[in-house]
Amino acid sequence: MLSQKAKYALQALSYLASHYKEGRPVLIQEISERKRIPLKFLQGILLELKNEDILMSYRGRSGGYMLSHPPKEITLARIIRIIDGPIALLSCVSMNFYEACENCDENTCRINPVMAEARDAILKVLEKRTIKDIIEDGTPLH
Amino acid sequence: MLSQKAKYALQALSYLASHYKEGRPVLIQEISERKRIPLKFLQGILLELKNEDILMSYRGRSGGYMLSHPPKEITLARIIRIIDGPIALLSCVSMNFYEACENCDENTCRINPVMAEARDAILKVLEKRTIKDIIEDGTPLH
DNA sequence: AGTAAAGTCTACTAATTTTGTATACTTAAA
DNA sequence: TTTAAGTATACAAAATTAGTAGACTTTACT
Repeated sequence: MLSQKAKYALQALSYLASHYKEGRPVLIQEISERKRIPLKFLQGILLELKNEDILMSYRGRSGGYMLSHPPKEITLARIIRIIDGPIALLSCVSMNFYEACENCDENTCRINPVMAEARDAILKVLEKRTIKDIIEDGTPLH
Repeated sequence: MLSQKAKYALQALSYLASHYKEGRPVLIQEISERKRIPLKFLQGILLELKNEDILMSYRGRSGGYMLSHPPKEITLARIIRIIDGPIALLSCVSMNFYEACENCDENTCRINPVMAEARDAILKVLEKRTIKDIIEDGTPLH
């Protein structure tokens, strides 16, 4: 399961994407109210996404956040990795957060290849689907 | 990611499956040593699997654990659900542990259908793959 | 019958992660 | 120069995960 934080991130991005074409920043406060995400918590999430170049921010009065790339260029896999880390079920089959198992020989382990298969299956979806696919409201899927 | 507990469970089942044909129970202690799983922790895990009819136990001297069904009849999805709960990324798309999101209208939410797609992809693997597929050693895949 | 070796049950505890909050600081438009 | 925005650092509470302790029950073997 995704963490609450990742869920908030997706909800916030869904909202930001729906305002992407307006070309002006959206207040954290506004997102917080509309999506009912605790303000201070959301601040941290958006900052993290900014540091990973998903969002850009404007400081000072009339500041706020915007997507720093078109929605269709940001995959869900990327977001989930930033917020929650590995997508794979075991770190020994993670593409981006690989860690060897202790007490397990990867050459003979039979769990490993099955989990790699599961990872491929889920990545096929999460690397195809983008923020564009989760824009809120009645926007078409593609 | 799966919990450590779920990983232990799969490793223990992998070992138990490799002894399935012998038709006699395997000691918790033996699994604990071979797979380097803390004994007391493993006891709890195996008990849980027994209560869900994955394993059967014999008490008393020369007791131990055995699979209560042929390895090919136990899916990985079933094991993971017993130990870790939902497989889906969000509970609002979980088949077995459904919970509605707060603050989100499922009829208009655009995150939901994408997560359902991801769930279907991973379940396709985890409901097809069984304990037989993870039997340790050089046993053939099918 | 007694003992030793196995699983079972209940109740903890320690560590880690998650989900936040508080407060002071920086920036920039009005 | 004030005010409304994001930024940074440091906490703190709650929940979950990982693991332990110890008494109890069951059963084979002597």
